[in-house]
Amino acid sequence: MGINERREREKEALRTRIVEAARDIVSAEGLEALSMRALAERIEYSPATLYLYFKDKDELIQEVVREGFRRMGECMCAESSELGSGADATQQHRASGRGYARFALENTAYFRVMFELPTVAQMDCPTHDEEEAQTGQESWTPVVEVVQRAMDAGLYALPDAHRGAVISWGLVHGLVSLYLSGHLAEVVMSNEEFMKLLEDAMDSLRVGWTPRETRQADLA
Amino acid sequence: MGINERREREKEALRTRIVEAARDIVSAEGLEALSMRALAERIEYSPATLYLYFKDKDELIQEVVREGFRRMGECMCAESSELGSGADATQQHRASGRGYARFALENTAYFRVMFELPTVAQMDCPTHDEEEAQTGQESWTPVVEVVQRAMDAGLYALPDAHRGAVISWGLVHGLVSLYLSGHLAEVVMSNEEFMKLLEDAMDSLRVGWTPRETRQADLA
DNA sequence: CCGTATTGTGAACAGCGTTTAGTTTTTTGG
DNA sequence: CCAAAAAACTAAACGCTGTTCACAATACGG
Repeated sequence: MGINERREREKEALRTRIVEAARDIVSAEGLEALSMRALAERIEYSPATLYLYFKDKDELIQEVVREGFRRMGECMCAESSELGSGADATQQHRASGRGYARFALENTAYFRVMFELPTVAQMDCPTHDEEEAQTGQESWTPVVEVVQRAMDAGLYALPDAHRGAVISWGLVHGLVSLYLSGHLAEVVMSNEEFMKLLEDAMDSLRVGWTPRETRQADLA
Repeated sequence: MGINERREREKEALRTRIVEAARDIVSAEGLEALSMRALAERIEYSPATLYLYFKDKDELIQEVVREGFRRMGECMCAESSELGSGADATQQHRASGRGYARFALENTAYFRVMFELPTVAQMDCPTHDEEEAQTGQESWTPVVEVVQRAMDAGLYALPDAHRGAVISWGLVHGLVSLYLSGHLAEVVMSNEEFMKLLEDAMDSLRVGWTPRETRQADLA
């Protein structure tokens, strides 16, 4: 039954064509410009047709977001691989952060969409648990490994690599978000300045923590 | 002319009543539930009336956001003042972060609105530059001062207090944002766990950085 | 070639932000 | 106190939105 397979492929092709058109609209004009009607017109179909391929506008956006995470992962890998093979863990750690920020600065609207809507809705959808989790892990485990290597080399003294990676993520994500939303406008005005700030921030994590026991010493 | 003053006060009163109603809707049902029509019905006026007090839905939301920042500032102060008078700078630093997070966790929808929409639009509105900047500074300078004191005590070795405060803000804000959007669901499941993570994160900044000169040493 | 799926659509529904023309209420001045 | 002017308020409409549903067109297996 090669015919059915072809039909399935064609259906899939149109589906991804829709997602790509949606991505283009978001990238170029922002999320608020992405209406089902505008999207339908761009792909030269009726608005109702979209609902044969996506049950919702939300489902469509979710697909756009998914592709966004894939591309951000690639961006981080690209930044890391620009380093020579002799780069140590700290440099790779910095590179990951730079890649994250670079993606955000080059795809502002895209980045916003990826993090503005809550992810919770995705949890109860079993289809995602396989592919989505895989995509997530693909970008995530390298970061954990880098932190682990840095810890092994004594550069970071964090409780564990997982936690350290989360903290790094939070730091980079927070600064990027604040910068993109304009809240750092009075502190840092250009992308170059921001990247410098980010570098400083990631360096602040180095050898920054000695486990809980020492905390009581603060009181003295 | 005391009469005109009274009229002005009454007008102002309705204006703030509108903002408070909007805040309630956002807090209870989220931003997407805040429609001009629903808001008008809640205050028992016609939708058109809202446009006598606000030129835009955006302007109205901006007002809600402004109040949000004020309340978050209070929340941070409250958390700090729960400390005894003998608390050192590090403890106050932690308290600020806790206050920030506490506000976010207790006012999820509110917090999202405060940071989701870009602030850039506010810049070219001269009316804000006075009051807004003041509100902003009111919450901001204490943080800078705390970081400064911590640096003086040798607890942080950051280039300057301003930068250190921004970095702290980014760290806390990023972790809170990621947690609220569900991206940390697999790492931290409860608010208590999250607060512990946050504490660890803030501690990672302590004595975490020695100025640029030493950076070359990494390469060796 | 015919009946049946599949794929696509036009038109409609309810709700949205916003504007305009008009009504009701309040203040003012003689 | 009453008419005129001003201020406060609103009903109705416009064009937009996401979404649905009855219907048309096309492609398929028998």
